[in-house]
Amino acid sequence: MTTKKNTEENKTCPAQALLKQLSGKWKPEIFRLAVDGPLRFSILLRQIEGSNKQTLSVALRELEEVGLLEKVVIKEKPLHIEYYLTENGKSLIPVFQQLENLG
Amino acid sequence: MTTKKNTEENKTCPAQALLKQLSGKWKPEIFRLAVDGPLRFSILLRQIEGSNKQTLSVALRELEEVGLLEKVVIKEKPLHIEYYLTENGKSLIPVFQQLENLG
DNA sequence: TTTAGTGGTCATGAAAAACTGACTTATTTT
DNA sequence: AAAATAAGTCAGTTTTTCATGACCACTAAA
Repeated sequence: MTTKKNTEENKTCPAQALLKQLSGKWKPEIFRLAVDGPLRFSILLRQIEGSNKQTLSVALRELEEVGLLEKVVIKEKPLHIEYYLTENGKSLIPVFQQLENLG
Repeated sequence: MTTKKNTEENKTCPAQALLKQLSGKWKPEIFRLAVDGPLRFSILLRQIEGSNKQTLSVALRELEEVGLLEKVVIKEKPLHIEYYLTENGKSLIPVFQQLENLG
């Protein structure tokens, strides 16, 4: 079963998986903001108007799960959490730049 | 209303729109196949296993609507329809290539 | 000690996307 | 003339995504 599923998924085009990781509400937006520096939940929530806790929470978790973002607990003065682009995530930056040059 | 909607959409990151055009089941797959040459409905249906008429039909129509594919009636011997990549669609090829190099 | 901020989860419901199977119209092959 | 192929459409159902509002644990400030 597991093997079969993997086999079937591998048949699809390589870009499909990548595209899927970034599809979902606010994910491209979140990614782009992450390029500029670490993200914080409550700030994102205010920054992205029209968004909501639940959707952002899920989007951040999923971006983390696919290895594009990393969640870091900052144990300093105002104890909080920051999301960083991983190396893997950074490798997508040129793709994004290309996309933006087309728009 | 229309103005407001546009304004709001323009706020989002430029890549978001492009990404959205290619998000949806089988769309990246269809796009990639279109790079290799014109597509035909019934052939796609056999080629992409797990797909179905309805979903493919909608995907093709939407790819056409956003101007990535063009639908052409071929009035030769076995009268049929072919979908071609538009110039606009071709401009996305390098983005795809980059994506594939990451996988 | 009440209040505010941070970073969420949970249950629920509405809306959008995808799947299924039956049916269609026109052409082509047998 | 009957059967097959091509390219779909349509209605109905299921699945997946999104959105809402209530709630929670912890910290920090007033």
